[in-house]
Amino acid sequence: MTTTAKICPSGDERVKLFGLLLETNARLSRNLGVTLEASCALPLAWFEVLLLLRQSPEGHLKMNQIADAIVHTTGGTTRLIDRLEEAGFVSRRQCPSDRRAIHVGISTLGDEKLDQALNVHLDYLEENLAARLSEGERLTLTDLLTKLMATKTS
Amino acid sequence: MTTTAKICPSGDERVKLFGLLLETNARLSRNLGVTLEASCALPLAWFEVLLLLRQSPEGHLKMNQIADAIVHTTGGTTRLIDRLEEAGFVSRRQCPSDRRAIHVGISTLGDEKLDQALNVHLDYLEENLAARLSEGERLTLTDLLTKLMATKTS
DNA sequence: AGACTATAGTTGCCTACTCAACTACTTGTC
DNA sequence: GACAAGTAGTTGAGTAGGCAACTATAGTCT
Repeated sequence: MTTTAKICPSGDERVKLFGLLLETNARLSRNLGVTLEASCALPLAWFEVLLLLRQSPEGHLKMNQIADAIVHTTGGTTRLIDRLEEAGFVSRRQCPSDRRAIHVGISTLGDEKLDQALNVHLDYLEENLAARLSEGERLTLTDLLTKLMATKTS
Repeated sequence: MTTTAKICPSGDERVKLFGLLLETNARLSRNLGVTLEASCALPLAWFEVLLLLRQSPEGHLKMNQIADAIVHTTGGTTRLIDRLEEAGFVSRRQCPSDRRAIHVGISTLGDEKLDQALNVHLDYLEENLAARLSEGERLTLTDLLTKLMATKTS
């Protein structure tokens, strides 16, 4: 009762898991993106950058750190930061110790925007994450994803 | 020793989990995309569609089903299928019961390409998924993600 | 010091997407 | 059976991001 050999791999448990991972993420980001856009006029990518900057211990990051964290190329990141800077949410400053590098810091305006967006985001998470996964499950998920990311080669 | 109030939400466990989810996925897709592109000259989006078509019970799907599954707009999907069709991997046919609808089916060429890509994908999964997560962990992860996607509102 | 390699960031060109407006068909209502 | 409302897919215009080539600075080796 085997369907032809080539059918098998597409039904593989790991293939399915991977597909699920892709889909989950696509839906979550799309949804959050739409929500943020609608309520704060803030593109998801902007939100990611602002959040990242706030979380950074020194309050600023270099272009390549941002690029890596949001998984964009440095070229794409340059343009993204251009737009954020033009909107007044971040600012570029020369890095004192390396003249090639640039420090991107969040501005007061960006800070306010982020607060606003975080409120929306928290509501969103409450509705879409906390409502579906218990705290234990969330911890497990965090753990599993962390393992998946190990070595960042993934 | 609280830093100002506004710092808190950005450190929220759920915010972090969400960020991790975004990042994990971005890295995984980017990596697989590069791998597939390099070894099969097959863009990730094309792979997704081909896989989807093979997994579909009737061997074909309507445009809007594809759009939904890969989380694109119907506009974007039209163009994506245009390219796949031009490459000879899929074909459009009139749906007999609804003259607005179109059935997209995989071609022989597409089938072969998919086999080739699946080999690469399986190696990739072996290296990046199976090596990091035990079977039990993979099952748990599948379970959690499924819960997250429940109702598809997520 | 001088030369070679590596790294940080920007830019031009291109592709793939979104959004909104459109056409064509279907379904429901009277 | 005709008209309104909804649904499937396509198209034009706009945008964000990738790639590869470039500039400028840093580090390394002799």
